[in-house]
Amino acid sequence: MNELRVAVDVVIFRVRQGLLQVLLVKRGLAPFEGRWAFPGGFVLKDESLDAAALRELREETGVGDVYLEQLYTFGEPRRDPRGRVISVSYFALFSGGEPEAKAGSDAAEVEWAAAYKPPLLAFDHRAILDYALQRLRWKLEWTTVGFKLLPKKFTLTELQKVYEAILGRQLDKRNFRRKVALLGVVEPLDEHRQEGIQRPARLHSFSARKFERLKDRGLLFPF
Amino acid sequence: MNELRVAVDVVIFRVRQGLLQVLLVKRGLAPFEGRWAFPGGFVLKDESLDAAALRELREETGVGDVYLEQLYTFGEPRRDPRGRVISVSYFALFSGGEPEAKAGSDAAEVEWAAAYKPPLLAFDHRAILDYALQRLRWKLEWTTVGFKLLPKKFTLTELQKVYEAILGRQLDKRNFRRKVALLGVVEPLDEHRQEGIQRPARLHSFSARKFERLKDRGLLFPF
DNA sequence: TAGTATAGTGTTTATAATACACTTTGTCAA
DNA sequence: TTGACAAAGTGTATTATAAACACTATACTA
Repeated sequence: MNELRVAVDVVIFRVRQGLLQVLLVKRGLAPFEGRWAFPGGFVLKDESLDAAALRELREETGVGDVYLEQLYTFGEPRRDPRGRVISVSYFALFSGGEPEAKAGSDAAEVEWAAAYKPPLLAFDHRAILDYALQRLRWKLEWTTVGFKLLPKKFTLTELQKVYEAILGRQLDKRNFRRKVALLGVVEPLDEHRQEGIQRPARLHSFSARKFERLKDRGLLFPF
Repeated sequence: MNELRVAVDVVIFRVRQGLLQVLLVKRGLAPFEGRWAFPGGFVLKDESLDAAALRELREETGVGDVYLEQLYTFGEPRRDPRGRVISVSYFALFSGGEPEAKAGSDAAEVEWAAAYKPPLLAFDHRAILDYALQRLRWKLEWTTVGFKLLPKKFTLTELQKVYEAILGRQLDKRNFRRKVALLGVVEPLDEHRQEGIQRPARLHSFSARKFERLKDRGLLFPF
């Protein structure tokens, strides 16, 4: 066994019922047995960091097909009681497509927890969560990652709820819709969806075509 | 020797004569002997990543007292021909204070190169440089890191030259000064400095006091 | 066919960004 | 001493973007 090991930890978010959630796994082994932690594990010898993150996410939770990007590398000498472990953390977004996350191969307990009110976490995972939340808020306002938290077809109200859940404040419906339209990255479809007893909402899809131009001049999504 | 090692590499920038420069070290050993690379080296057993970055910077270049932040972790299995080496890269800014960077303890050749026209680099260091440049441009526009590239006392023209060197375009003097003043983070001093034969320029200093308020609402430095 | 609950839509005002040119001032040389 | 030099320093008008704000439309249900 090496004296210095490298692990990956994945912070994956979704929005459900207007609430921002994060996926946690209950630890079955010491240290921190019984506490919640992010899905993760050691990097294999011939595996890239991205591949390791994706593999761990699949193995422990059954979640695939997500947006994934590297977050930060946590390397304090005593962050893991078992010895020197450097953790490359990842940031992921679950599109809310149908396949629900569930216990993976090692049958650990898996749960979507309220990201802004998480339970007590193992290791330095609370610091990792805070950093991921910061990154999420930032990316939401300045890029189009918001769409990664929705299925291919969505209503504008659903999109607005994603923004509100993450930013933690209400947005004005008219201003929101005007800016989305101005950005030119959503296309209205000829389909509608009925949620309650009231008027059905038009479905939309994301189209990055026009966005390419915009990326040059900085980025944008100023809500 | 472990099969998996962790290194740090530091990309440190400065601005001289209106030119953005990056610090490079000429490799004295294989692999990539004779090529230029960033200062860096392996992380010690009981050392945090930040500490390792700072130590390597000092050892190889004599540069201390810099702004330092983690950039990205590069971990492709074959990025280093010697075996599996994961590199945690760092991003640093040199304030242009007087102590010139020079060869450090191991007497390697050290040089400030044009950041936008670097020589051929070792390993995947060109990719790291591109990423660091992106981060630098972004931070310059949205935070106050620009001031980290200047000594405590500076003229507004010097500050503007820092922005122009990094953004790669000319800025309007009046608009630039208005925005700096509006941000409220520079204080005019009762000192002047003469550069050529013409009217001397007033010196200014950076004051983060008022900036604290601003950080809440996002950040800002929109030039 | 009246009630319900969300969908959907414009205008006005305030703030921020951009474009643009002349006067000031300390030195140096004639 | 004074005129040339070269960068320092300063203001306004226009355009674009952001924010505040309230009513009508519609599909279903009872």
